[in-house]
Amino acid sequence: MSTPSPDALAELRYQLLDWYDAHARVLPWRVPPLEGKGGKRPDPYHVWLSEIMLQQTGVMTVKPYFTAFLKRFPTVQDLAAAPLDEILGLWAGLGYYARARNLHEGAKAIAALGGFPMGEAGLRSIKGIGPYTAAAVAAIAFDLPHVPVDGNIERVLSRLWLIQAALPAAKPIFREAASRFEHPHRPGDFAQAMMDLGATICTPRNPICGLCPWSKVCKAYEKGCANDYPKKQPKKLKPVRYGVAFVVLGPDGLLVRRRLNEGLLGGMLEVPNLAWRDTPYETDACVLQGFDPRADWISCDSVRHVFTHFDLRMQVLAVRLSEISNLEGYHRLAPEAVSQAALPSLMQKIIASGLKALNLL
DNA sequence: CACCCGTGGAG
DNA sequence: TCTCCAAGGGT
Repeated sequence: MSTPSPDALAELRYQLLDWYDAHARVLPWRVPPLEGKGGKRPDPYHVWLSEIMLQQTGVMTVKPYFTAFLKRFPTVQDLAAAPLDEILGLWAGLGYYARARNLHEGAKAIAALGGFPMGEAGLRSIKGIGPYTAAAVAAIAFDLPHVPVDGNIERVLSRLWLIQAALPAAKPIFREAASRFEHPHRPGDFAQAMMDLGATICTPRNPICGLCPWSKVCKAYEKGCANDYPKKQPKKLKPVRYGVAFVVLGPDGLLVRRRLNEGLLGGMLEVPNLAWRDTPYETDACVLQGFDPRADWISCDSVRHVFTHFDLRMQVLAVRLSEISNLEGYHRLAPEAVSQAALPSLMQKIIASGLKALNLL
C-alpha cells in the first residue's frame, strides 16, 4: 500500500467523525459524541471495565454483565475490596476467566495508586491491559492521541487499503497503518468511530458498503472483494476430549470444589469429574472417582462443550444420597445457589443435565 | 512466535 | 451440524 498524503488522511478522519456524530451506537459505558465535543469524558473505571469485558466478546453479551458489575461495584475501590469469589460469580458465563482474576488484581493496583494512570505506559503496567486496551483507555477515557488496533480496525484498514498480509502474524503492519491516523483532534471519538464502523457497516461478512462514509475511497469496495479481507492464516483443527462428571446431591447440596487459580477455568467451581483425555471412558467411572458403584447412579444426557482449542464430550452421572461422607477438598452448594455461583457454563450445563435426570428441573 | 484461554450468536 | 468469530492478553 502506498502512503496516503496528510490531506487525504485528514479528509478520511473528518468523514468518519461526521458519520460517527450521526450514527454512534448508544452504549452503557460510552459518552455520546456531542457531549464528548463539549468536553465530557467517560469514567475511566467504566471504560476499563468495558474494554476488559469486550476482549474477544460481543457487545450484546457484555451489556448485562457490565450493568451487573457496576451495580455491585460502583467504583474501582469497591471492586478492589471485593472477594475474588464474588467477582468470579458475577463473571461466570463470560469466559476467559483470567480476565476476572486480572481485573481484581488491577483494581487493587489502581486503588493503591489512588486512581487510574493517565498515560499508555502506566496503563500497560496493569495486569490484563495489553497494547490494545492501553491505547483504547488512553484515547477514550483521557482523549490522548492513540489509535487502538482491534479486530474491527484491522478489518476496516485491510479493506480500505487492500492490505495483503495475513493475520495474526501481520499485527505490526496493521499497527503501523493505524498509527497514520494518530491526531490530537477527538482521538477518543475517532477510535470508537473506527470500531463502530467495523461492527455495524464494515462487518466480517456482507458489509453494508452503501452506507459507508469511506466507500468512495475503499480499495476493496472498488474491486468488489471486501469479503476476502482481512487475509488470515489457516487455523488448526481442534481435537476431541472426553470426561465424566458427577452430579452428587446430598441433603446439604451439590458436591463442588474450587479449581486452581490458573489455567483452564482457573478459580472457578466444578463438580467432581474425571481427568479429560483423548479417548472415551467406558465403565466403572464412579469407581475411578472413588464413589460407591452400588448407589443409584443415573446416566444423564451427555454434555458437549466447545473450548477455544478443543471439543469436550462429558458423560454425566447423577445420584441422590441421604448422606455424603467428607470428601477432601469438596464442599456443598445448595441447588438454589447454583445460578449465582462461580460456575462456568460447562458446569452449569452438567448440573442442569444431572438435576433434570433427578427430576429436580 | 506458538500456544493457551470461553462462550453464544450468526449464517 | 458446522464454521466463523467478538473491543486480546499472558506465557
